[in-house]
Amino acid sequence: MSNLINYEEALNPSQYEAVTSLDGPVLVIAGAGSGKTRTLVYRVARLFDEGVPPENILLLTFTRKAAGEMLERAAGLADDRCRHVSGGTFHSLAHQVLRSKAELVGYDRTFTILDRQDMEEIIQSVVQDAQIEKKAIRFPKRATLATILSKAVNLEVPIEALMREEFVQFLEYIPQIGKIALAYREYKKTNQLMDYDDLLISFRQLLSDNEAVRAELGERYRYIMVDEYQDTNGIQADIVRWLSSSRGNIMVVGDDSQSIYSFRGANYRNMFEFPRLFPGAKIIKLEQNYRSTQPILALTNAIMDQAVEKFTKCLFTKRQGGQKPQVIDVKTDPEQALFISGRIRELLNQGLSLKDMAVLFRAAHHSFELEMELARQNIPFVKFGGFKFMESAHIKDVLAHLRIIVNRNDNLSWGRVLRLIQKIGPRKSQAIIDWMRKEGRMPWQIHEWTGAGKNDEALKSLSDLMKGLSKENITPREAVDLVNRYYDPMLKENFDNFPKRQKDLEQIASMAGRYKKLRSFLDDMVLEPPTSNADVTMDPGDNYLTLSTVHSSKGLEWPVVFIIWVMEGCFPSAKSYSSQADLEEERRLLYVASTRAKDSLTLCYPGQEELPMWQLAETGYRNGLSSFIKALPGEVMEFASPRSAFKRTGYPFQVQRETVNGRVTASPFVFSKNAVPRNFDESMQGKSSGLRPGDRVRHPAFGRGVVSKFIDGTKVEVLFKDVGRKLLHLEHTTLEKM
DNA sequence: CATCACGCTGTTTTT
DNA sequence: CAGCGTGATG
Repeated sequence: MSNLINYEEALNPSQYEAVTSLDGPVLVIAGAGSGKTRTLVYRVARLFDEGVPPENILLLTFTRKAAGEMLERAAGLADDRCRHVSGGTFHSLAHQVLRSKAELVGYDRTFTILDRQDMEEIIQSVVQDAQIEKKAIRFPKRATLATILSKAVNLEVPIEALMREEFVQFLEYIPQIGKIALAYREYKKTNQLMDYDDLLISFRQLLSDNEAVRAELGERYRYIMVDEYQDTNGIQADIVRWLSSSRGNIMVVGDDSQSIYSFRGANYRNMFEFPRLFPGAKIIKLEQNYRSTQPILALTNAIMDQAVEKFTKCLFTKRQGGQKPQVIDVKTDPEQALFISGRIRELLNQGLSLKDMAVLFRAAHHSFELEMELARQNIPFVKFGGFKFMESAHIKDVLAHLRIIVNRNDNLSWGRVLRLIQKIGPRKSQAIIDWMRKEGRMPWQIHEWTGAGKNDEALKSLSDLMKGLSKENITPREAVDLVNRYYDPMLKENFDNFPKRQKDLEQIASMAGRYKKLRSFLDDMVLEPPTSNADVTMDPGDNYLTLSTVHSSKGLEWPVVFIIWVMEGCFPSAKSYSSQADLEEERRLLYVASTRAKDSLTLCYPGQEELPMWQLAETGYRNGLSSFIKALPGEVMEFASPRSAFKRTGYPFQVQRETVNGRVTASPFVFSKNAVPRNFDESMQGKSSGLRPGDRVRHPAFGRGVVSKFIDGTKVEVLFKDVGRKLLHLEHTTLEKM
């Protein structure tokens, strides 16, 4: 085999050491932009060069996208066969193994995987069935219950201990929640269901209880690499230990400064436990940064300098020069949207491309106002994070029909499917499900049910659908098409914006076309769903701006990065940020966001918009950058107000609004084909702003105004006194009725 | 029994 | 605003 790669030339000394340390345990502490991915890619290539068959290499990554991209690069570097390296997330590996060995942990191989929504639905039904005494009104919502149960599992602590730590407001319900947890576990067991946590727990149990399985996997995965190790939790760390127990060739790579998943039990201390658990581990630090200019690194280093608990070092770079990062105190959301979109236009005029820019933020809704402004200005963008395509109602509806075929006892899906039918609600659907189970009927016999208020025609056509779907050798594509045809009338009945949703369903059909087996299609839709609308609607050549939550931005980089930073000072209750640990995580989050930037970094601080108006009124306007931004030394960044920033660039935002749109007449709901901001169709559908012409309103940026025209339930035109012109606006989050 | 209007509450990130 | 519970209506 020809060895064409000159490793020493391609890598710096630390990287080279990591790439060539093939045997035994290795811990790589890799700062942001230090060529971590490059190192892993070259290590795969190196192993390959040394004659290790790709199937014997396992690459565990934290996000599903990362693995594929890495293997792609390794293939380009060494050999196409690198694509055969086993790679994926902990969950996907667990799933893959359990599909063939589930009976060893007391499950059937046909188990169904639950996503978060499914989990919450089951919890809700459990709460109802168990006649839990809710006493006061403040019983936790199903989402909170799910969080409590899941976190207790992931942190491996009893529910009571977790609640004393983090959910003090619900302490009085400890007995009830314990009961719910038990019933939930019971329900999953009897219905052959596994949630995300069960996948990990069962996989670990399989490994710990089963010498033969351990041996088999140990033989199969002789070299194991784990990326983003700082984001693993205790269970995942155990899995790593068991997997590598026979050969001991394990490399973990991580950066404690980038640990931002504590909410799901991640513990960056895992990294520093590693040498203890794997005696003789070699420790390698990658500190040279190849991504950002020195002024940007000065900022990121300064952020981490403040951290109370830190283990890694200072990043350095040879990329001198470049501008200082800017901190813009934008005061309000609308002002911020105008500032960022204006800056983007300016950069476009300078010859940059939209692909070179990204806007990052902590929570999906922090970009809403910006998304509307981008849509008005016809700037195409794609958003990563937040809203999940797969979780929209119409998609779950269609998939539910298919899940029944794969698992006839999937009561959750049965319920969803039946409730779609007119005159069938919770009670009747449950009655039908009970009857089916008791009588042992097949899905296509559903029309034989004879209960009160029976809808003959609807049940017959459902039964026909089930008959069609049960056909031997039906392809996933055919199955989706069949369901789509059946579902179409309901889609039109239930959703005003059905044309868009029809397109979504066509996308689902074409995605199904890439699978041979219905079950693997459905599993992937839960475990590896598309990350954003880009994955389903964009052409690879399209040029668009990236919007992303910080969490979804890991491992990516852009020449120009804007950060929307809504700070803890904005929360009046601020319970969540009261603890040192939470503040530390916020710091690491800002660090991750900042280190995505290569050349230009702009931090925007929208002061007050985080608060609903009624809360603003109670608490008053809270301005000021959060404590840890304030504490950064002045020499690492430049402060500016949006007004002065615009003045310097000759782009005052008032004029822009006038010249670009004159009177803003474009509806915020008319989006370019690529830009489909999340939730607008969902949240606006059938709702009304309640505003009528003549109503007085207040807008945070534009002051007081009067509604001049009613457009529809969600859109009104407003005449603002101070601004002196009309503006189209919507929703109570920005318009306060006076 | 299904559906609808109304009122209340309120952190967020993902496999 | 959304999601949820409640009480009224069909």
